[in-house]
Amino acid sequence: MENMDKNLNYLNEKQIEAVNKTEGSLLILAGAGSGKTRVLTHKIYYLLHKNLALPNQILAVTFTNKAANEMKSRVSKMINKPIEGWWIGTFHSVSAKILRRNSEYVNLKKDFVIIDQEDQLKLINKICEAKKIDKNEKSPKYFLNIIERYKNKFLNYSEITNKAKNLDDKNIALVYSEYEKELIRLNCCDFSNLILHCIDIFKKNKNILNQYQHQFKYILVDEYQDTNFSQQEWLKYLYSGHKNICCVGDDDQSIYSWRGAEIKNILSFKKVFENSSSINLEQNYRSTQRILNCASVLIKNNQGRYGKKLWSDNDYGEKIQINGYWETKEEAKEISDCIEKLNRKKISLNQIAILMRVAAHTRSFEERFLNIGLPYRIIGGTRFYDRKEIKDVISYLRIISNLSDNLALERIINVPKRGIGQKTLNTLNIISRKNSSSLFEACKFYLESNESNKAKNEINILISKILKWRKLKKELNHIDLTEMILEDSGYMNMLNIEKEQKDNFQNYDRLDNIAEFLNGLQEFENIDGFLEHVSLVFDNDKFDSTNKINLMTMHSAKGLEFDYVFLIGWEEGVFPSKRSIEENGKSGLEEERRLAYVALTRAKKNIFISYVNENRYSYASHDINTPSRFISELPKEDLEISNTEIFQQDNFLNEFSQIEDQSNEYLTPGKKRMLKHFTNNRNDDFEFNQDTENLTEKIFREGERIFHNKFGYGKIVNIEEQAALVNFEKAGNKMIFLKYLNKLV
DNA sequence: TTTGACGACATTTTT
DNA sequence: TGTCGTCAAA
Repeated sequence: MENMDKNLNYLNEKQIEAVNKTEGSLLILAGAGSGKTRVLTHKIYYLLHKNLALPNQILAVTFTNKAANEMKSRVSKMINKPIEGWWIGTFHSVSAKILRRNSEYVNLKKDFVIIDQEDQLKLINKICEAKKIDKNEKSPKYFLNIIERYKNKFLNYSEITNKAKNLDDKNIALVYSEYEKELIRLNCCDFSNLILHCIDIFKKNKNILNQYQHQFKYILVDEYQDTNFSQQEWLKYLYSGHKNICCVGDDDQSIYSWRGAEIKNILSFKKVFENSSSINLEQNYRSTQRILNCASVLIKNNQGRYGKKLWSDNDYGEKIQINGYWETKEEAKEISDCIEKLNRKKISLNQIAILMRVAAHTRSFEERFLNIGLPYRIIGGTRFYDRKEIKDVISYLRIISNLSDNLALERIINVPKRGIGQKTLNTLNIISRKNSSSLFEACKFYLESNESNKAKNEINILISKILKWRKLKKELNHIDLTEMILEDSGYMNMLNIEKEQKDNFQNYDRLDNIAEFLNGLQEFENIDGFLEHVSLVFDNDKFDSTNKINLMTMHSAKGLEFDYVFLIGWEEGVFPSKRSIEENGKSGLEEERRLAYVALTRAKKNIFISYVNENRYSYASHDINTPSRFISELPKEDLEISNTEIFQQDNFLNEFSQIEDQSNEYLTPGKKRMLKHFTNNRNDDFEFNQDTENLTEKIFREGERIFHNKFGYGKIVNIEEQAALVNFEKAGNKMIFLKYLNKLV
């Protein structure tokens, strides 16, 4: 008890109240940086400490694995024990766990595969083809979006089918129902169905429902504002046993409505869960008062808020900096300079983050950081498991563990190229549909047919190989098996040839990725465990505590905090995103504003906001970007605007036209570069080394130390006519064209 | 029938 | 930057 009290000392009054109230329904409205994770972890600790529950009687759901892991590690520290067999995870991973144990009630086998969006689209694409629905009029993506929307709202296809009146609705209902049937037939499950199937099981089988209701004495939910209607339904079933639930949320941080999140869930909390009360956490421990003030002033422009008032005891802090740049290269350069300055002041790179609206915008920063050798990490972004070569390997593993996995087979049937093209694939699909069998079975039927051609022979070889690997699965360990599949299928060979042919950067890291993949396999006992992990877990950021700058989207920054935060790309159209406003009007804009609120409140000490004149999306466009309206919504007295002439839009436009007719001799370096960018289309890198710029030819010597934009520093081993063999410090030996090498000053 | 090359094209956010 | 469709060659 002493220990507990000591722990509670670190909490404020409201937080203690929130921790102590364990029975009934509690909604905690927790503003940014008000210590909600702290409350949740203390609550778990409190429940255990007071012997109110055993570890497996607490269900804690979050939205990201990051949040779940954070919670686990904090609790584990408090109780001084590792966490095993606990029910702390994302909605999806907890659902998957329940579903694996009871899949037969929804006609899935135990080893069902969880598919991602790419597979979903492929499936819908095939359905459109089979049902002769014109894909040019309405794309598969369109259908998927609508289907997802229905699923998030807990509407199944039979309800849709009955209501469908016009042709469009009927098509949607048809695709939806075919899609669901196909998933079952292929023994697959998409993300939403993890939730929906669970509810289905609860409905169909009272025993199972009772068992879970009995087990989960206390339910804790993080980021409640991000739940959708189906997830709330899921919670209701599990809650109805002991009726103890505690949800933490912040309506101002709801940024996932495009994924079906309903802020309404917060508003209806009192109606849905009995005996409820609510607590507001409004003291912010994270940011300076100035940052809080900016964030509050900004978010006030939204209507329909609960209207919390965040306050803080922290210092008032430095002014927020607003910087305008001419092009993304300049932005990256200036920011990296600024980061180096901070770094010289002994600020750890881990405490610095660059947040962007669009994941792809990391590019200019990556280039720059590689250039000057600043270490960085990308959180989120293109996930490792989303890479083409990784998905290929996974598909090989999927088909051998589940022969009815058509999507996996279709992916690899002609990778590497075996001469089994579109035409043959169509024939196979027709056979499969006619016999209502899997694609794999269809291949066998095809082999029995009278046709004789090259494709048939190749299919024969592939089929027997798959069967062979399947047998070996029992004998070999999973890593050896994967290695042998990669060799035997010719996949490795394909990558090697590719590498030799295109000896440039395009495919330089495919092989590395495969190696990393094999390495990652070691953490798992078998392939099935690994496949589960791959589909559910989103972890680019392993225990990487080394000192690096953090790059990520504003969305993935939620829940994180940094001393210094750079917010880039604050341009109208980029942020707030043009599409978001076009598609959802005012509510779209308000969600963008909430995103800005989230971004601002990530910072502890200071914020640097920047915007760029150059159009980020196209290289040739002369479009002029204007600074984001969100900048003008911030309180002027808290800002330090470095480039006022650009900031005032009238001047901004005038200056630009002067540049275009090239009559102005007052050119700043930034403008010069921009002009150059427009007038000369050589994509040589003119930025790195001004001295070599005028030389028609760069002269290199063997043994010379050089720099390459992608691979970094290296030494020239051997020079040929136009290219050189370079030994890079990080990337090893590469053949590089001389024109891509940069001399060091 | 398959494959590679070429040009046009559009580019949010994620479990 | 990378993907998609089209076209001609193998």
